[in-house]
Amino acid sequence: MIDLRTLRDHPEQARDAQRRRGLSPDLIDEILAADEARRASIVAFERLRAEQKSLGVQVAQTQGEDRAALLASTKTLAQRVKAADTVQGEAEATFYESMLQLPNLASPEAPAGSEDDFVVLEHVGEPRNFKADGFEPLDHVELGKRLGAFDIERGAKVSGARFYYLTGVGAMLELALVQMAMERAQSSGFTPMIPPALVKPRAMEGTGFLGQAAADVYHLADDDFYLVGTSEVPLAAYHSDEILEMATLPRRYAAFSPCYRKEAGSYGKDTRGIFRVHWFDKVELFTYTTLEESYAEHRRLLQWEKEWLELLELPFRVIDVAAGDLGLSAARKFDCEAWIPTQGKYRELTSTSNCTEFQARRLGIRGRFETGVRSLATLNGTACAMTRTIVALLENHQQPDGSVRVPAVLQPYLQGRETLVPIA
RNA sequence: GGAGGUGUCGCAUAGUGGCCUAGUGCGCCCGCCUGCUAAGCGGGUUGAGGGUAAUCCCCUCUCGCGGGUUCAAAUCCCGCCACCUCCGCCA
Repeated sequence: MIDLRTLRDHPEQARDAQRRRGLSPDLIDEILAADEARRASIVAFERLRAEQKSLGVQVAQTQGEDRAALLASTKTLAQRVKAADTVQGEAEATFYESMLQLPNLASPEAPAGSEDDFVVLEHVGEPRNFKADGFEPLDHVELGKRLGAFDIERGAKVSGARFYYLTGVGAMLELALVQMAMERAQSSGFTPMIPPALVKPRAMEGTGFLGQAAADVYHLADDDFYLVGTSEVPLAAYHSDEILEMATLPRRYAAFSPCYRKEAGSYGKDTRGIFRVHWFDKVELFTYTTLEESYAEHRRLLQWEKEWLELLELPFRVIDVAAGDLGLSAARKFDCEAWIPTQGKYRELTSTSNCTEFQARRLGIRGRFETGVRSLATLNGTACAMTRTIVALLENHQQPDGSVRVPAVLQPYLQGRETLVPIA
């Protein structure tokens, strides 16, 4: 949710932000009208309620016939109060509903346009030249098969398309990545967390995943639980309806959790292997801070992610995601895309968003400062998404004999192994 | 899943239909007093929203949440949620 004051005072700015996302600016005017109606209904209700209260005091202090007369007049007043209350409730609901539809104001610095209008900020590392190395790279599916790292056929048998088992060295590789990411996050000041992956509607709504992204979300209708697509959800909701003391900011968390995504609308895309799946595990970084600090924090999260990919010795590029591809809650987003040799493309491995005050407003996350209580800002960033990282590691570090080199930093987490070798 | 109990201001408690604009104690903040500290004295201390451009002022809402009864609800009724105790089940 964005700041109402900003919306009232600078509607043109909000309309522009909508256009930059490729959305209609009409919603802004709809919201402003709903806000007018809401405030009028509040004034009407409060006036009647004050009248009712003072009459009530008189009733309590009066006896006999006078009291009976007062009761009669106050009775009709009660009906008017009730009617005004209903009107107000409806006006608030209409207003809130329209507010919920409005995405965060895209940062003026975010490139305008849709998915393809991103701006490449930099390249780190060079895509490997397999010709020079004298062999054709195998894709991760073939490599995984030879290493016994995962089992896609049985994943499909048991759970369906886009499911898999990590097996043997694949399972160990995930645990190694989790352990390494968590340790690194902790030493960078993030508190390790293992949050619930099933959440109530409030958490999902508050983080902005029930808007345009709702089609991608698994819902347990019997119990009204949602399966989270990222631990950003339980981490953001962690401090919902809380007021955090200024001295305790920023608060940084790193969570390991499974992620569930329907991947609706991606039929036929990335169907091979474990690149795009309905479930994967991820370590996610999350920060609560002030709006003023959020911009610097966003850069810090990006820096953390870049260093992570460098430690894994993966070539990648950093993109500044276009306004139309930000999702509901982000004002700005940077993705790190690793080079995938057999696809000949850079593909998203990490993503970091500054949600400014958008999620915090919806979830009632505030801070107490000298100047009073106000909304905080929330940011999130991928520390390590397991399946995609495994894909990138296998493909980039493969050797002619089908073995895979383990980056030095990861070796201590894999019993010191320097290479992963094909099973017999 | 079943039975019972509890839910009031940061904490502890009072309040069982209207003088509740929720009292008191502790803690905390400001001031006074005071060699220093403590004590003592005085004042303040939930959050949201509206009137307003406003940190002043006024008003409304807020006693776990949502409904209902009533002229009037912290208080009575219903539903839900959380926590505690016990039973069942389970990793």
